[in-house]
Amino acid sequence: MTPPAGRQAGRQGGVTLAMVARRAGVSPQTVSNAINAPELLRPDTLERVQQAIEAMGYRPHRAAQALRTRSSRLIGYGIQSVAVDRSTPVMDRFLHALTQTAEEAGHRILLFASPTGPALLSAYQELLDTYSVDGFVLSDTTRGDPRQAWLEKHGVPFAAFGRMWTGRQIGDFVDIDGAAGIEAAVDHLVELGHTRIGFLGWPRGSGAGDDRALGWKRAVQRHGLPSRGRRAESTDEVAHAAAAVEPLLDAGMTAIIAASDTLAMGCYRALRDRDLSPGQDVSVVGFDDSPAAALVSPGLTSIDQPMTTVGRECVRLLLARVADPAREPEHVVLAPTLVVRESTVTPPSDRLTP
Amino acid sequence: MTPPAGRQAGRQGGVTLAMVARRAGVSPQTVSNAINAPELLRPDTLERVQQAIEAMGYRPHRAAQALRTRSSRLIGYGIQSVAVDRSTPVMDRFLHALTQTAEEAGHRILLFASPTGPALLSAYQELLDTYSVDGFVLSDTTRGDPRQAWLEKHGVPFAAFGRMWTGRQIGDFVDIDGAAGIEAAVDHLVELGHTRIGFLGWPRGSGAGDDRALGWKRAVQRHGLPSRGRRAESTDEVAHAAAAVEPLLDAGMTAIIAASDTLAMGCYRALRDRDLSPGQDVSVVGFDDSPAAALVSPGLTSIDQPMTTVGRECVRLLLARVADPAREPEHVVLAPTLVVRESTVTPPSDRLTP
DNA sequence: CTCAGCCATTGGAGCGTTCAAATGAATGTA
DNA sequence: TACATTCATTTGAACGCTCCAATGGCTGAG
Repeated sequence: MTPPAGRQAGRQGGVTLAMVARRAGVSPQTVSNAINAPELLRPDTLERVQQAIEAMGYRPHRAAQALRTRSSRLIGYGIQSVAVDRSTPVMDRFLHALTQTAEEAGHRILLFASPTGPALLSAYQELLDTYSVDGFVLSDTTRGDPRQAWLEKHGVPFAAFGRMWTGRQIGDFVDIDGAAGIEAAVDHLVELGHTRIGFLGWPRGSGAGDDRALGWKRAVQRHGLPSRGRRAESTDEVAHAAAAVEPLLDAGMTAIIAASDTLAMGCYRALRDRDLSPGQDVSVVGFDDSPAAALVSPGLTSIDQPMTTVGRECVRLLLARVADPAREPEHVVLAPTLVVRESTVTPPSDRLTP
Repeated sequence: MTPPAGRQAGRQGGVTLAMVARRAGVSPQTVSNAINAPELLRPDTLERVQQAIEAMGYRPHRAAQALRTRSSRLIGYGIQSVAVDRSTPVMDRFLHALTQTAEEAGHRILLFASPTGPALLSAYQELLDTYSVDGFVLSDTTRGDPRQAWLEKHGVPFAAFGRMWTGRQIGDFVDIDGAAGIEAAVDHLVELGHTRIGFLGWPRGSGAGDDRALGWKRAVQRHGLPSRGRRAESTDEVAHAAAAVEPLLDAGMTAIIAASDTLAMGCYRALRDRDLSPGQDVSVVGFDDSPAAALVSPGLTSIDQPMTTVGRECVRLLLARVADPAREPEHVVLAPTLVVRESTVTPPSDRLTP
């Protein structure tokens, strides 16, 4: 395994197809075929060409390929301009999976700052025009997000992380079954002996948030537990959450399921303000399994979203569509898993007194 | 402000230089000049060409430009293959700043999975060969990191986030004055009345970690406070940190400064295990100002690294070097800022009893 | 022995841009 | 009037690759 000889790593350098062809004693086109359609070559020719490629450390020049084929093997991904802190803590895992998977398929991720407002779509337009990206991965999709419709209308392949919560589905998407995650949390709490389980969610209107609330409602009803008036709402800030959870605590809930880890931290705060201990006095469950969940004490039981799988699937769906624009849209819904830590225990009343 | 007419957003489409030229009644080269060297054109011609460009929604095709000029206006950034959780929580701000700043300068960020081990450098090589990236931004630099030397040797522009802690500096870098941040934390604690301030750091050997420890030592000595034997070490895990901080608590420290927020969370845990309250009984300071710092209760006083500025500066340094490969290396060291929350208060002994 | 049919390989053109050099018009100078 | 000088613009080629159509050698059928 010696490093390719005759290869200058420097800025200009450039072993071209033609150079390899000369060395292998074939035409440039044959070298091209050796790479893109090896089955066309006679075995011995293929062998000879491959050796020349190896020996010279040849690598096709993407710009030239892109110019000719109009495909850059680039996948565009727009990161939010203003940090929407909602699910940020786990997005790096997503981005990493995107990069990794794309790479394994010979593609790369091109980042751009996804603007807000009217400039949004023109940013996608620009990437198509200038970099001829093969497609896009969307995330942080919102209700009434204009991107899917625009991309479909223009025949641009894309895969979204997040289903459309309104109207018909457009295109391929990967999403997480938030409702199922919350249901699993309710089951876990019921198993521990809880019968008064409250839910602290986001204000109505966000697709994912409403889905999580629905999961809670379904599960408590399935267990024959009270659900009316046991739901609080708060934006994603600790202080607001702490205030919003008050009525639930007043109502004697022994466990709170929050729609995010941030909201769960609000529960922690509210409990401490009442001189109660999270876990010990009232069980708490979060959502996201962000790094903070493992850090706090008591460790926060939380619902882990399989972000790595989500990223991988997004790339898979996207590349499948690039390969076959006419294929049926594919929807992947993944189940999250409950990560149990110290914040969920048997309710005080069930415990044996020492 | 009507949208450009005659422009098909679709996949194939493509207003070319030649089309614009025909419409404006000039040669393609003149259109090229209108964009790249407008001072060469007569004002009236320039005006005419610009109108044609605008009207047709023309955008230069990067692949063609790259083929001709050998510059893709792409900046490579390798994200860690295995998540090094050390500073991950704040890296998204860095990446965002990178993207934003690059974009303002007409460049884009190309992601790749930075491998570990021997394959590391060949990944950089590949990006040069195939995508002809203009340069790289490095992060998570380690002691004896081979990348800087390799890139310099091959004349590839780069800017690193993190100085080299060993041997001579190679190339441009941006870094954070960790020692100064810790010193500010010590000053803050002294001002509150603390005299026994311990330090919980990482094992010796990491450049940034040792720098932070040095800042603590310098500051406590400057204030004439004891420093011997008041330093604990731990890898970046909560459980380890909780164990490592024990001797400091046994020694009667009234405040602990940790080299990371994760370590600080370990302090929280150790304190709670002793039925003590963070802040109330022992003040705690973290480093990073990760999202978790604001979430926990009591809120963790932490040292905020100006990641947005770091990212912006990295791009600035890189592009300056691309423009002038011969310029003197530039080093930017930024001061972090202390974000005071509820975890740092006057020590118990100084407080008036109710 | 000829020729259709097949296979592996080659030649030529062109993707959209910019570089280097050439053109032609307008101006200034002898 | 002739000729050098400047300026604005054009011409032709080339970057590295792949598409498309064409070539020539070989096989087997008539």
